[in-house]
Amino acid sequence: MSDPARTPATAVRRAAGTPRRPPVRSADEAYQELREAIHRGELMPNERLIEVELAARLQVSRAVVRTVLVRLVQDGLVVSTPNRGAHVRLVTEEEAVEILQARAVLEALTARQAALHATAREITTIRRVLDRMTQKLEQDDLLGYSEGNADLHAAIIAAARHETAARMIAGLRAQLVRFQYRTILVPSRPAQSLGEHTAVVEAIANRDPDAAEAAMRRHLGHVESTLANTASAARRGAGPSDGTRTA
Amino acid sequence: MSDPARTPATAVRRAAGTPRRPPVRSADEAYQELREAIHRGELMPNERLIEVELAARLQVSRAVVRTVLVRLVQDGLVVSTPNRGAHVRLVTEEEAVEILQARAVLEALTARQAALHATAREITTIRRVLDRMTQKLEQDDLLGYSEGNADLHAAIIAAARHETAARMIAGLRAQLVRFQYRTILVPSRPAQSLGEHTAVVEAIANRDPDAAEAAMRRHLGHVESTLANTASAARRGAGPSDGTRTA
DNA sequence: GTCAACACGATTGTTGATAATCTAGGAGAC
DNA sequence: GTCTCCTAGATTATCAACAATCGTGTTGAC
Repeated sequence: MSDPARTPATAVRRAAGTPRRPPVRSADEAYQELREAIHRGELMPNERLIEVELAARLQVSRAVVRTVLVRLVQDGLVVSTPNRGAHVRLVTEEEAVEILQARAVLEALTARQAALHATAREITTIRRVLDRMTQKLEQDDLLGYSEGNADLHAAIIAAARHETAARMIAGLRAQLVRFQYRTILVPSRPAQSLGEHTAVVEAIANRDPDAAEAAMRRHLGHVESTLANTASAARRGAGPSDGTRTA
Repeated sequence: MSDPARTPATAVRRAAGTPRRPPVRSADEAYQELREAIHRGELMPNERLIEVELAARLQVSRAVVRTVLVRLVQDGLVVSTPNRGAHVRLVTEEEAVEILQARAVLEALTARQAALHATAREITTIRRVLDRMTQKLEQDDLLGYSEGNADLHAAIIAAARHETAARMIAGLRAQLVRFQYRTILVPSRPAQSLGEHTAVVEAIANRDPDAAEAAMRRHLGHVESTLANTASAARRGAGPSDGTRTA
């Protein structure tokens, strides 16, 4: 049944405990990898995704690439036309606004649920994250502030215990990573943003779901209008701004 | 490679514009078919989905089945554990409530957008659907009322011109078809429902986005509490109610 | 009698090859 | 010179076979 002295590919079997990079990538790893490659901008929008190239790049079979592409299509990061292959989806500014609007109502829902269901421990965590954001802002550490921003939203979502909303928000965020660093660069934004976040946290701590929801919607509504402004400004000015990466 | 004498490839003539249906089932058709099979309840929750069986049933290859399953997993209708296969996802009552909550805020967003962007023609259409629902209710035609209900929500979503929200709502609705006919069976529900719908339509016609959003949230909030009540009641009473199909 | 190790059957994951389809480039007619 | 038809290359979609993995039933020891 088994001829062990064949197929040199099997020589690189599982190295279970060793933390070295895996010689052959799994399907799920390939998915993560390609997803992050799109986020990093290594694959430009409207660029064709040729299956054999991706297979060589990710060191997996073409069937795996195909599976990964299906998942990315369902995520909205890739579009696929029959018999003509897949390409990276270009998220227009109008679409970014739509995504942000959808995110706003869903995150407002999580803020409401957090106000209803958060434990005392979770509220403490949320407060701590907010304090850290305040410090970062006083130090003019915009990058640190941005990270704290993401942490705060994540902490609120965790406290909400709303799997459905959490999953959808994650999917939406994945679609507009390219835009997420624009708003923070607007000079007056961070200070305003901190006030909005503080209102959300206070409402959650006070167990006031209506106020928490309203505060979160106000916050993301401001992000939306800021994005719309910078987008229309960027349209008049220079081209696409890929230089606003995080590192 | 090819013999230049006579190539049967010339028999292939392009039928560019004609949308002919292929005699063998394509991947996309198989996806639709399996999806509807789950909705019809032919595949029970927690039932294992064995690839070869599905391949035989849908008359496609196993590779196609695999692609279809990936899409269904991403849709949230199927869960897949590595090396252990896929099975139909069981949507618990708590999850149904979550889904309805998410749908509520998203549909409220579409109601708001519809109030902002709907054309006069679209408002006329929406009004007509509402009138038809009123008639159906006077005739005690609950099934017709339910269909009108779906039509009304669809018309509002179309008028909103919000692709992102529309896509997400469609995904959410697909996950709880099994629950959607429960609420209409509660005696006092339809009359109350009609009033809620009327409020939504009036707000849209009046170009009042805040009122439209609030009315839609009120409506779906009531659906949610009704569902929660019938769910807890059903838990005490009989088992799962699959007999409430649309026929 | 109970528990653990083992082997078998069933099912999934992967690979390579084959057929169907689309895009691009060139030959020929007008 | 330009347009149309056709051929060739490239790419996707599908299929059938192979390898790896998991669950289950059985055997054996204590």
